[in-house]
Amino acid sequence: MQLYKSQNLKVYNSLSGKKEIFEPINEDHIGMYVCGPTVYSNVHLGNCRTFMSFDMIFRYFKHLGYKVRYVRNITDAGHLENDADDGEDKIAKKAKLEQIEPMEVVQRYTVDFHNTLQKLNFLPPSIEPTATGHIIEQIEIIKEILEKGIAYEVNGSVYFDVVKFSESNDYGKLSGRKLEDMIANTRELSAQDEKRNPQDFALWKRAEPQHIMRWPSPWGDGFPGWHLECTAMSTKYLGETFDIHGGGMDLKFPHHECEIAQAEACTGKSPVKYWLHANMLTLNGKKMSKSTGNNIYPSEIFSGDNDILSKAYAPSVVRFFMMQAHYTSILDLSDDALLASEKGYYRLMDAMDNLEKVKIGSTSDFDLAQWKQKCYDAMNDNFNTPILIAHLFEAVKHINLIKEGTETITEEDKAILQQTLNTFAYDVLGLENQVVVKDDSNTLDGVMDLLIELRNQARANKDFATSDQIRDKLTVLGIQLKDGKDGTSFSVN
RNA sequence: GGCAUCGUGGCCGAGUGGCUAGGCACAGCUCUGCAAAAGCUUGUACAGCGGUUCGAAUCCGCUCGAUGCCUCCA
Repeated sequence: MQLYKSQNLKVYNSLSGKKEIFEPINEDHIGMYVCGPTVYSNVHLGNCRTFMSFDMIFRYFKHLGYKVRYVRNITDAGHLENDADDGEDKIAKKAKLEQIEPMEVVQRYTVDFHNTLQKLNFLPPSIEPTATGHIIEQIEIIKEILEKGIAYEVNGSVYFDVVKFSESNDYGKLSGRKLEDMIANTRELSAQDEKRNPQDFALWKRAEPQHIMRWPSPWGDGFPGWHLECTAMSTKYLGETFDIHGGGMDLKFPHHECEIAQAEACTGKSPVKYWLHANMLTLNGKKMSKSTGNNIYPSEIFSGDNDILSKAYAPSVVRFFMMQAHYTSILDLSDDALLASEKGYYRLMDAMDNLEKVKIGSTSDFDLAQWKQKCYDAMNDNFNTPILIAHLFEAVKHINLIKEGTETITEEDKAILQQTLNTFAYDVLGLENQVVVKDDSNTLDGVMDLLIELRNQARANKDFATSDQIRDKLTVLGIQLKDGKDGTSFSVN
């Protein structure tokens, strides 16, 4: 039996503003779409947090036994620089700046994106479609919306008619906006705007002569509007209605609102059952942003090469740090917070290592079944990873007590504990045990065994000068000796 | 200006009507030749002011502060 049949998962649906029992449209299949990155620059850590939240969600769905089709797009057509007439997209702008082909820019940053996610131990999505690979599908959708009379063409551009759409649909239901309010609070617009109403948005934009990313269309050469690709690709791969649509909180309006409008204009149906929004990672209390430069890159975290950092952090430490906060909460990045997470992470990993070596007893001092279910309960409550981690630390405490000989565990329970810890820490949270430098471990272990033996001989002879010298010099080298009841072990930091 | 969200002990961060997560730091103790590691113990925190309630960090109102969206951004 699949696990999901015995677990009662609830998710917070942005559309209803409530936690709802999760029931996929089709029994055991889940269709999940997440708005991916715009590949005109390196992804920063804030981008990674959103994708990591959905990676965790994807992992948990899979663990529960669902068959998941996870689609995460690559936005390589670029979004409009302005909604005004200069109509140059971001990728084209960057390309000209660097005197290279737009697709070269796209390629470079797509590779960077993949490399970064791989370091952070992401699972690849089922499909990773590109916007430029789906121009035809986007044009088809525009035709359909035009036929329905909810869009209009002006000088080779096509705009979605929000006011017309609102006559029969609720534009603003996702972000809690009212069209009247939006109209009342309209900002001053550039005079030459082609739109009938400021709330209208582009489905297709005419390409100016200098615009190098362009495709032919029934309305002339141009490029698709920036909300359309997600509608085209989600519909193509997941159908007109699918289970989960995710993305960053900052995409809620207007991007996701417009996606709903486009899909409803075509099909008359609400495209998504559960809208999930991941919250922002902040730096200095402010949202990370490419345009303002308030950001930090994953490579800087891994190398420690940034003024706010006192040291380098392993990718898994970053992952652990992010998983210690709920995905719907804002999380602020700081060196202190990373330092604290790093310690906790290593403590968890140490305990998981130690569990392998622990002695078997005839009874167990803690209720494994109950503990395991608490872990599931945490995840079932809208993917509450911080609570899950709290439970993981409860297990850490027991492992350490067993190791000390204060508590015991049966062989059967030990297996359950190991399997459960592995499941949640590695499979669901996506952590990796990077604490041990295993590459040279044979040599290192041999050398360390020798040093530990020499030190113990010195201690037996009460030659503490020698024994302390061995220990202290190793400490300086980043190797820590740990004297326990069963002898001395070591860890490399 | 409009619409939202948030403000939790030294720091990070859950919770959201009574049962007061967790991590890190700090202190004491146990262990140790001394340490480290590990364990145990201790912290009665919920921006402020009112209100509802037998009872509020949790609900309501106001004030203050911060942030997000309204314009490309995960």
